[in-house]
Amino acid sequence: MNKQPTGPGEIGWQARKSAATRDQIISAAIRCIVDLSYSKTTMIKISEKAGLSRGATLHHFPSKMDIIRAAVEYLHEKRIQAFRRSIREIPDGADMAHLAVEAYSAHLNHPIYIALFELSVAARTDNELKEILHTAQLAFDREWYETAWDLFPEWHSDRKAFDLALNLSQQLMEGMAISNFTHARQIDKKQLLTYLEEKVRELKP
Amino acid sequence: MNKQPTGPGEIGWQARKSAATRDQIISAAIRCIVDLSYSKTTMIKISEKAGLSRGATLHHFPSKMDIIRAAVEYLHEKRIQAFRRSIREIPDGADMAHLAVEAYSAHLNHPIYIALFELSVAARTDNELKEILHTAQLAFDREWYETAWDLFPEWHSDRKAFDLALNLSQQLMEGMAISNFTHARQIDKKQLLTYLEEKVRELKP
DNA sequence: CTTGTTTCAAACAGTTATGACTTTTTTCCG
DNA sequence: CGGAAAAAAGTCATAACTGTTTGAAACAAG
Repeated sequence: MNKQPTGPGEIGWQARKSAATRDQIISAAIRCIVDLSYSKTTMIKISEKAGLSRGATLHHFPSKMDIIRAAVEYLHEKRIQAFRRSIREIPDGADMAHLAVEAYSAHLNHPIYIALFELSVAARTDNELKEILHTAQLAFDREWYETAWDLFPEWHSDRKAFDLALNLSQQLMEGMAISNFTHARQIDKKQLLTYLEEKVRELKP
Repeated sequence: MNKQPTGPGEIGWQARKSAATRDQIISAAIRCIVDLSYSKTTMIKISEKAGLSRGATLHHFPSKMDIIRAAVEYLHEKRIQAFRRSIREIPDGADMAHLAVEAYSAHLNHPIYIALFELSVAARTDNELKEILHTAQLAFDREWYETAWDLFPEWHSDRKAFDLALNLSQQLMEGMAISNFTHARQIDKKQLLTYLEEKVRELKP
């Protein structure tokens, strides 16, 4: 990779390569989860996608669960980052309801969400995974709620209405995202989202 | 089981026993899917739950997929039956919105729905399973829509509003059911359901 | 009583995953 | 340049699952 000798005082010795392959492994694991499902994600498949041998992968992560653990951390970090970015980009004075709905809608079709959903479903019947997810999930939920609260100061006069609007949006949109593959019948998403935006505006104090 | 000699004209010779063990196997398979997840459902586990040997199970169903196929058929049949029964029980002149919401809510916490959900998620990355589910799912969705249409004649003047109310209810409630295990934060379900009922009443022509 | 069919049990071969262990290659630094 | 240490590759034992095959009961019918 980088053949320059470690400069004086430089922290990074070439464990940067190690960090880089670690990231490769985590990224490969997430792609496996999205493409193959959690249960079909094996060390072999991860190694193949990462372009490494099994031994190399096992050198960085002693067991499969260690990879999953790292992947969950990575996913939640990225998810919060993406959430913050998407709402920071909303211009002042814009149609907040519409843009916020749009933003969360886009998020729900992103691989990050799909991977986390796949893991959440698998966790229903896997206690070890459930425990790994629980901490990160709790942190995300709190972060999500507080970021939204800060973002919409005009709701501060009515916390109940705020909770209702937030929950309504979240639950409905997640239901819609998931129904993509739990239902054969195609629904009119646009109609539903427009209606949702309307109701959110109505709820605003 | 029944040692009486096959009576004259009687259809059922002791293939009734066969049918009974077939049902046992299907039931055991569904319990496995709910308790262990689709991917951890193996012939061995199914046989154990059914109280049979692997050979016996394999005699009735040549392969695992044949069991799954039968289970999917069984689940959709039961689901439609349960749906029809629950709405037939709604008394005339009652608060339809409330009772219908209540009924679908109950359904979403029933093992039948959990099993189908588990299978639907697994089907995302399993083409064989996807194909098995697709037909039955299509039939259920149509049945569901038409039963609802027949049940609420007062909406017949406005099909658009009907679709909106139906989709809103379905997507929101499914989102809520699923968020039980995808979110750590507990939401106020009662508030959301009450709001939903109110909106459904508003939409009624 | 015997013959053939249906139900169930058990043993077997083939495949695939995991994780421990060993060996080779690469990289760093004196 | 040369040795130490980390990274990567390869090997192995073990375990689990699938589906085939073989064998043994139960039972109806000739």
